[in-house]
Amino acid sequence: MKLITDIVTDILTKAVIESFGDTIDKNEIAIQFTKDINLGHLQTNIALVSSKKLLKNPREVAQLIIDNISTGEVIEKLEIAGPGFINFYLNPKFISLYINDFNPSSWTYDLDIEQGTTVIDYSSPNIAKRMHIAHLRSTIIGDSIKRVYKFLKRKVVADNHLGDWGTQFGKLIVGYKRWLDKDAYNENSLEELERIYVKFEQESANDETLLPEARAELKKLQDGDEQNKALWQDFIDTSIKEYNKLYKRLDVEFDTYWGESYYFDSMPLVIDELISKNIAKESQGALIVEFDESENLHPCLIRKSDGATLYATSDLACIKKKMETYDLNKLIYVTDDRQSDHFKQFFRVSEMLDWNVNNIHVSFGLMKFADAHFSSRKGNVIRLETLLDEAESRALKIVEEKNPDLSTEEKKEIARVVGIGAVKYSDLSQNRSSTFVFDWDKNLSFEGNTSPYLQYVYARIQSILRKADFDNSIKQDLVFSTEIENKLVLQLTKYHSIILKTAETCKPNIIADYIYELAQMFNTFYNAINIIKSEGIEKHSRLVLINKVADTIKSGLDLLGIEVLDRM
RNA sequence: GGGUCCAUAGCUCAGCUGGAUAGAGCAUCGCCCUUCUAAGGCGAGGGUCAGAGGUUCGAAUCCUCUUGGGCCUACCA
Repeated sequence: MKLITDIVTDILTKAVIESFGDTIDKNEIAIQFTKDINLGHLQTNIALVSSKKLLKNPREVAQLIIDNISTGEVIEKLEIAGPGFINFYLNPKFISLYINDFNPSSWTYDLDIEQGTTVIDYSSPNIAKRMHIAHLRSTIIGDSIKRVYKFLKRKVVADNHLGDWGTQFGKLIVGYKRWLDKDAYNENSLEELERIYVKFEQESANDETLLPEARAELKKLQDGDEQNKALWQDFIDTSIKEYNKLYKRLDVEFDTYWGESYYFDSMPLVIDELISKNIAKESQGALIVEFDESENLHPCLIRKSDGATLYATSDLACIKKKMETYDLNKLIYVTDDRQSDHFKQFFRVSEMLDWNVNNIHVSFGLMKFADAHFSSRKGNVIRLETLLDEAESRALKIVEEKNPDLSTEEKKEIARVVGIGAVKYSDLSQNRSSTFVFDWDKNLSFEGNTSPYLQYVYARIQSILRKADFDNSIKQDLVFSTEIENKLVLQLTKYHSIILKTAETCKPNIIADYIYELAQMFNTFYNAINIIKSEGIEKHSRLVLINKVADTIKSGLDLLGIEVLDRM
């Protein structure tokens, strides 16, 4: 099976070679979908790009290429347009066959076979803190990338790189020993741990002895002190238990929960390697790696002057461990963009060590309120659980308005799917590099460009298919006569290219944009033409078409981690 | 100071590896449920793509500078 763009590119390439031999670089030959169906299905600008080299005007070049393309099975007609674009109109017969065979949810192309394993590191909350809405981005962007990779049949491992080895443990242990309320801890351990952490931050502002004390407790922990280690393990166990409740609601799953501590044993090995390869050196008592001035990077701190290790050390150890564990090709880290420099630093160090791995930082803009940043220290955070509860309860209210006759059970299920979907979609539909301004009404909206809109289209189509007694197994030629149907068809043919592009860029909003456009087109179609009242081949074609539209919406939403409903 | 990301409609944002007339949602105004689910559709108004240069047949997109923001700036992660 081949992508439509590849089929047409092959035809074009052959014609270009016949016309101009190897004067034109094959890599320059590209096909793209047109913006407007009145300009054909696909277009190329090859004549414009190469006219200078050929010393001919672009329209003349286009004509020479067209002369070597025979119309028929695939191409119905060709046109030269504007300054020298070549527009391709696909043969309706070819489209009919293509749509009949089109299965959005399966990837049957033998291109893009990435060798080796990709590990995606995402979510990665800090132990002993409840997750708040800022954790949402990493969690669902990472999950979506994982789904896209799986779709493309790549080997992928989802890793939750828990923050279980930072300075917060020094602070927590101090807080635990000084201020812990045992009853509160038994009742709601994470909430109590959060309380003593916040208390530590407040107290240490006035008490200068607290911070050194926390550092000392951390050191004791890192040196294997029994009591501190037991406390630490307890913090981790309770935390993971709580996180898993939220992951389940979000339908997010991990293959491994390798926190920073998992790499503890590898860290000295990394340090040895850095020293023996003369990459790291001592500076002011610490061990650092310096970079060339042109890199515009600060030195990477490997070991502190007190001997303790740092973030970069554990991240390097993490790469090492993963190279040992997997046939590793790529590591994807999904974190906010404040950490960009840190990633550049240890990626560079990994290169200096000649480690053969493709490190990618998938960064995203911070989530904030219109007028303030979130900060657990300030205490102005919205907990993830609160957000999900609110989403479901708002959705339930609307289901009760729109569909009072459904059973309580079904209404609850619809509210769950719609509510969680709305939360995820409002995030994933935005380009991840933008700062995300959180607003209750905007993020929990159920109208316009939202997941409920898409789910609604899906449910509408299911309703039509039920009423029309659509039989999916009947195969006959399809005929699409109206412009809107042809737009829908063209949109469907783009789907698998869109997924490939999403994988290349790690930008789930590309899929979101695409399905939204598809859904909009369907609604236009739906309002203009009564499908059930159509007849004969026209009716069958339309039912096949909307069935494929529904499957595509379902598949696309699935890649965003969003469910669909047969009724809502 | 250095680095980095950003600036698109009243608001929130797509579009950015250069392509034809810059899009959507919200908000505002008008219309469409005796018709397959109105969480919908159709239409209207709304733009110096921050500004100035440059590259190009072609620039919101690439380069340079300016202005205004966010973030980072070795012993946190």
